[in-house]
Amino acid sequence: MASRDKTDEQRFLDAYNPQDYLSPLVTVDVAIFTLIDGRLHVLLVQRANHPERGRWALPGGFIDAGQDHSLAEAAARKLREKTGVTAPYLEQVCTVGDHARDPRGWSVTVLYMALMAHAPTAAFVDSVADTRWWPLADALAQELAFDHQQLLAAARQRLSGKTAYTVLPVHTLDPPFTLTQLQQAFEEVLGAPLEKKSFRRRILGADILDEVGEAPPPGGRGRPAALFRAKAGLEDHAFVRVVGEGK
Amino acid sequence: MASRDKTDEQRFLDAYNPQDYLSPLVTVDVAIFTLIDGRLHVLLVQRANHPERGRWALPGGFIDAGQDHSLAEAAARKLREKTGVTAPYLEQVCTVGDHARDPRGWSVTVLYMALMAHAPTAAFVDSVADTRWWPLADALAQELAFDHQQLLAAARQRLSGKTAYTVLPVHTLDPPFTLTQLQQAFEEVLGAPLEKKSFRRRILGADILDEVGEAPPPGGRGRPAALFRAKAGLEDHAFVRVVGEGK
DNA sequence: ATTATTCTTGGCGTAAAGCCACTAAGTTGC
DNA sequence: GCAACTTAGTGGCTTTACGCCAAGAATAAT
Repeated sequence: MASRDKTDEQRFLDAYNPQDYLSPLVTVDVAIFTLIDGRLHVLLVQRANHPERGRWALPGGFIDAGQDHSLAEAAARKLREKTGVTAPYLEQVCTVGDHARDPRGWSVTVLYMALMAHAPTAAFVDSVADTRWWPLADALAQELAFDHQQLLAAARQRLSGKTAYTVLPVHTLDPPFTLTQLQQAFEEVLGAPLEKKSFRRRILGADILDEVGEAPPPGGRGRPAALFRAKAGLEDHAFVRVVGEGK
Repeated sequence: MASRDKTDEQRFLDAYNPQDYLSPLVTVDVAIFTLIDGRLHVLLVQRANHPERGRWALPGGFIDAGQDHSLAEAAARKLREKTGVTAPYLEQVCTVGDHARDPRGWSVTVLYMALMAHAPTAAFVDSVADTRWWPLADALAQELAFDHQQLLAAARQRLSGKTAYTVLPVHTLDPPFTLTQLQQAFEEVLGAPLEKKSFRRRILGADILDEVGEAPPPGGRGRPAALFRAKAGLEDHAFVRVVGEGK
């Protein structure tokens, strides 16, 4: 009976042709954030083809069923193709899909958020004319392709939301870094100043950083600062309380 | 120039046929939770067709491009078709997609989580032979269709995770309800007892419930309990601290 | 009435954040 | 060399919100 059912199922699968059914288009889009001179930037690409030709958009594109084994891999591939970097941090944000967001038909996009440290010397991206790091405010202010404005806003919100109870912004820094640098990264992401003492207590008490020496503060003047490096697995750390709720 | 581009784009779209490209299959699955006699249950359906015939699965299915305007609507439709209820609470959990999860080919599913109050008198579902409310532990223990075991686990985790800093479990109760009932719902979802005083302080201090009278406690004996009803928009409320972290 | 049961509140301890000022250790300018 | 400046780090108190236990209040069963 079980084997009978098996051949049944085999017959069914042999006869099944996905192309007989009209499936929505499926894409992956990635909002890649980084800090440049302390300010939050996002990577956008200018579309060279229809539709929405000429508009800036989040890097992304169709799933390549031959090349990609999974959604996360597809996102990592898009990111790698645009930045030459293998995802330092990559997180799925949400999926939007409807009949109107793409003129080509019912389409679904899976949105990812990525964080990386900006490498000022790397020329991979800044040199390409149609791929640019945009200050976040400028990116959000302009009209992007499709519904990418909303996608970008959703990714941004996930970033600040999660920053309130994790250590997400470490991924925007190149190790080793100082606690002041880390705090400034938090403040830029949250858009609000944080208390120095509270911040340090919180981070150091969580035991998620390794101290790796000390160095003169960035800027040269002042007392030398302790240098830190993220411990493995710190993306899993969640504080029981949210930061930055004081007046 | 702009209009020239416009006709260009029109020509492109006219020539575009989605069926020329092989797109992944796209489905929506919903994990619907409720409390029956105080215990967490999930709604499963038994598959009548290949593949995975006979196995229990989360309710869901292909996007109907003609019928569904958006993903959320598709999820709401699946939910309505199975329960006769319009989503009291519906939240997107995550999206999984790869080449191996469905024998029919590269497939993507968008997972939603829903909460509802169980209506003991409603016969809509309990009567149908192949649709059943399963105690959550039993559902998780058995082998479900496709990767639905993992999907169910992900939805369950989202539920308990978010319960720690929101009031999600209110959606499993029929208003009006008592604070004790609400606390019991929390405890069942979290799988751990909570402190009565802390719980009440927290909930009442948040100003998200309206008191709507009082009634004898469920069970008849004892001091009457205040009855409450959820205020509009309470799904947005987030506490600054997680509950249930004491020893 | 007395007891059992359940809801409700008081009061204190504790964890972790907010706040602000002070100390520490360097660099720059005279 | 020494003051002035700059940045890093700490001390110590306040505030917030949860944990814990136990007392009080209102009702039904006996």
